Amino acid sequence: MLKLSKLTDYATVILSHMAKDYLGMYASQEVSERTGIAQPTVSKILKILVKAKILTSVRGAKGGYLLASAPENITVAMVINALEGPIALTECSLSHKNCDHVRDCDIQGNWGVINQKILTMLESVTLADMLEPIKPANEIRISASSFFR
Amino acid sequence: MLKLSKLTDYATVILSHMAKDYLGMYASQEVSERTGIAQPTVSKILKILVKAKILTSVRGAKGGYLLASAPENITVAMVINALEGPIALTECSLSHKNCDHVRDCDIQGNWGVINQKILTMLESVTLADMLEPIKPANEIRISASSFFR
DNA sequence: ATTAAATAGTACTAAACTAGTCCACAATAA
DNA sequence: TTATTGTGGACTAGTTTAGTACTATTTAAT
Repeated sequence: MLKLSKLTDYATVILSHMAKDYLGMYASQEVSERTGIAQPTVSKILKILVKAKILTSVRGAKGGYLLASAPENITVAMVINALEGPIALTECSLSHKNCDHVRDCDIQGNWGVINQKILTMLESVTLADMLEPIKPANEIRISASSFFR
Repeated sequence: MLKLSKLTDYATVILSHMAKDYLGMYASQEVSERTGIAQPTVSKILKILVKAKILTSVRGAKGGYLLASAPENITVAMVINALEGPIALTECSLSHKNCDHVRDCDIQGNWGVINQKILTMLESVTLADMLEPIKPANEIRISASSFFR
């Protein structure tokens, strides 16, 4: 299905909530209430985002989380990378070492090219972009995608 | 990790093998030997590809599998779709119905746009492209991807 | 100092998914 | 008729994911 994990999906929801007032501080409790995502899950995601330096945290009472940089500087690729690790469609895109048993594989390089294109695309979309209402033109292109039922 | 399943990876290896002589017929046994992928696994993948109309099959002795169309007309998107189902990064890209518990989700539409871009890209790469040696220019761009360690 | 509020880190469980295998059945060439 | 090859479905072991729980640490407020 080539899909993102639920946690990554949640992370973008959480971050776009926080990006609305990106200088403000948010407690995990509040984020949970505002997004409808269970508190322990929100907490887990926030911790991961701190470790990835996408958020910074303040401990103690009145503590919370805030964006480590402006929404324009946080890319979708960064978020995916934080929650799922490196973006690599195939093992080969990451390292060319482990192809023991597949003998006539002429195609790893090309997977690498495809992978790189996706990466570039995901790096070009920022949190700020995610907040903007979608363009009508794009909306039309979406519904035109009938190939994948 | 945003990765394809192993089976999808195998499928592209198998198909690119078959694409070298795309009018020829290939028994699963032979494909297994030539690719180094275990026979039952090859067999499973070939069956799936037939169901997706990417291959056609001939039963009985001297039977086998052949490409249902020229390598130029078989896209990477078709192969992924066959093995993993619809390409949809988030649930929302597929259907906007199930977002019950996430209240302030302003971003599904934008996921749809991203998804569509990836889809368009994957639809533009054919089996024929996968067989061609990669361009040196692309090779350089791959190794330049240091962001995702 | 004490308490309450908040994050940090880690471990755990249940459910879902994936890879891989196997077997009984159907079709066809020789 | 027999050997060869695909068809369809079921099954298992292993891995991954989502979600939860618990303890420790930090800090503001009193």
